[in-house]
Amino acid sequence: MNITIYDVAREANVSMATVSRVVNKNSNVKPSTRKKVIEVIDRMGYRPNAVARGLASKKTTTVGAIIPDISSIFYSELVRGIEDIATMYNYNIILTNSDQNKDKELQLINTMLEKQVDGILFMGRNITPEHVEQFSSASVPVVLAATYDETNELPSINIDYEEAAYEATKLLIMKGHEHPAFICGNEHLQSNQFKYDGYLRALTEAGVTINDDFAIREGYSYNAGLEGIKKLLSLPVKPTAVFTGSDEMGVGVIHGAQDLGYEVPKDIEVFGFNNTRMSTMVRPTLSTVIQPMYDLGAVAMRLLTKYMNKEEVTEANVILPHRLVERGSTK
Amino acid sequence: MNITIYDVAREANVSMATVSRVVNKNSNVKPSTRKKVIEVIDRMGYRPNAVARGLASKKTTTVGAIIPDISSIFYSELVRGIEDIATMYNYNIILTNSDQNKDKELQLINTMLEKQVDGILFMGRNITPEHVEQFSSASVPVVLAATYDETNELPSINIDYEEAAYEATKLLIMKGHEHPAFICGNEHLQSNQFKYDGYLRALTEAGVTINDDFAIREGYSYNAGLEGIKKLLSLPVKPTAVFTGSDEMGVGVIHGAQDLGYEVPKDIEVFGFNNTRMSTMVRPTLSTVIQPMYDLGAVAMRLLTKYMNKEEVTEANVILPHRLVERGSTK
DNA sequence: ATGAAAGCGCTAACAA
DNA sequence: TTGTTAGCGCTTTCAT
Repeated sequence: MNITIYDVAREANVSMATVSRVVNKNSNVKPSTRKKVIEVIDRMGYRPNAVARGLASKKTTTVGAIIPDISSIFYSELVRGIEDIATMYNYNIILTNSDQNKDKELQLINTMLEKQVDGILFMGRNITPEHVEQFSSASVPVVLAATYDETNELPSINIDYEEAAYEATKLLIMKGHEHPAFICGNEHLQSNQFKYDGYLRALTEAGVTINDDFAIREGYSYNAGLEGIKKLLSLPVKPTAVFTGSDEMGVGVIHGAQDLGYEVPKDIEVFGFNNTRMSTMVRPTLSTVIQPMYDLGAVAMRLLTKYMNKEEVTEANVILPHRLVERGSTK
Repeated sequence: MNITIYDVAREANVSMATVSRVVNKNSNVKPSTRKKVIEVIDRMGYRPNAVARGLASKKTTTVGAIIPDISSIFYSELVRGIEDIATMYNYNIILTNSDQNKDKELQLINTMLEKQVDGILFMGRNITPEHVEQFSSASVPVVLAATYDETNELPSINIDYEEAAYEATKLLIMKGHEHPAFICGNEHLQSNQFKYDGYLRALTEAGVTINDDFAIREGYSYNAGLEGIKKLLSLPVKPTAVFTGSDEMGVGVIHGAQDLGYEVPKDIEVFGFNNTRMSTMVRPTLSTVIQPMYDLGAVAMRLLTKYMNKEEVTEANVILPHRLVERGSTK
């Protein structure tokens, strides 16, 4: 049997209420009794039972994080941001992978709620009314990170993907490429759609006639980049620059082009997205859009603490800044 | 106020014990009452409170995972293995980062225990008697993954690092390199020490006189590889092959050599470790030791479930197989 | 400053 | 098959 608060109380000749007070650093305890109680706690090796505490106080100091896939370089960095801030505010994280599966997401939200988390951090492809309904079946605060909310009802942290893609494409155009190509996942992920929108806006603004063959909208991995560029370079009219939706695809494009005997950036310039560590671990190094992944997580967690403490929140939908870095894959 | 088991019982005209039975799929319930109760549960949207359940049953169906750093490609893959098996057995994971800091590790174990986890998965540099003491201050099972236990008391999942390093080095020697070089983190991480031991064994077995300049034993990142190879190639006698302790360092070595005008594998052959996704995302692709990261996590979690269910365990210290893959960075 | 006592929502004997 | 009841270990009024 474990030591309980009751054992400590008996041993210290005080009531359990007093022990509870010293454990919770309540100031209404005479210094001498506090000292005595602490001494007994240390001696007996008393460890408060957080479950009992949670039941009595209705606070568990744990928050649920639902993410698509922790093994992705993007989300693991983001989760690190979440974790660090959570630790800072004394929360623990229950982490679950959804694989972007809606049913799984809905079910995970339910599990989190059963476990009485104090708040939920959600990352996924996009929020539907069903998600919102599931969230509101309990009254815990929810914050979205890097996730699009078509219902526009939930607090969120994002960057402006459309604008970032616009800027990257425009940069390529200004470097003299009349019609950069585009390789990115499809519109099922809202951020991909935003990227495509930004890409199109830059093209349109430059008065270019859109060539649909130049937009490859499927896949998301290194291989998608590898194959995408091969497809593009087998076209009768070949692109001279490619903007990709992720660094991984960007690296794939660089290698795919090199495998075909092209030189980067001489024959073809490449621009990535995210600024993952990988972007500097390739030759030439990859120019890319800096997306502050760690900060996305950290700010989301910070925002969640505000809601959990019922602090006032001035801005519920935060857009974090992005910026472009030019490296070896562009001239 | 939330719906409780009591509300459901009243509404369904049964006792809370009966509701508890249907929720827990106890078979001692007449089908008709079961049906009635389920109907009420659905109608009222009853959601069992896992915290109360945990207090009463002394089981939380959550396990704690302590890892060095979730943003590392190695651990995030491993955690994915843990997560998948945990989900399969209906457990949730509380994830925390220790940054290999011993005090933090000890404190995290304590937090996990306070939260009454049913088991702990620990990953770290190495286990000391203090760790063991902290673990045994409660009676929850612990399993180590990819972690060395000098006390040799805890169940663990590992691969044979010494043997793997031996094989990789030997392969390089057999390819005609008299004295391959070695770049790897230092002995503070036990697996690094094992790698070094294996490297030395292959060298010794081949009757080579050890050249200490050829073993760089610091750092762990891409940059360490980059700088390590530059140092090696500035030596009066230069190595013609390098074995590194991680793929990231291996890729760094490839790029560092290329930056200096050397060709891989013509002038210098490179062998990595881990078989992370990165090893195929470089030109030439990296030959490496396949370490089954996902499996390390999955098997560790599976083993933990056995301990938690008090099933019999035949082998508490599991060594998973490794193997070498040759790719473009070796001839 | 301290204590008594009533829950928190559930499980698990034990009875019936 | 079902119900009664006593906790699980703690927080939190309310008294004192």
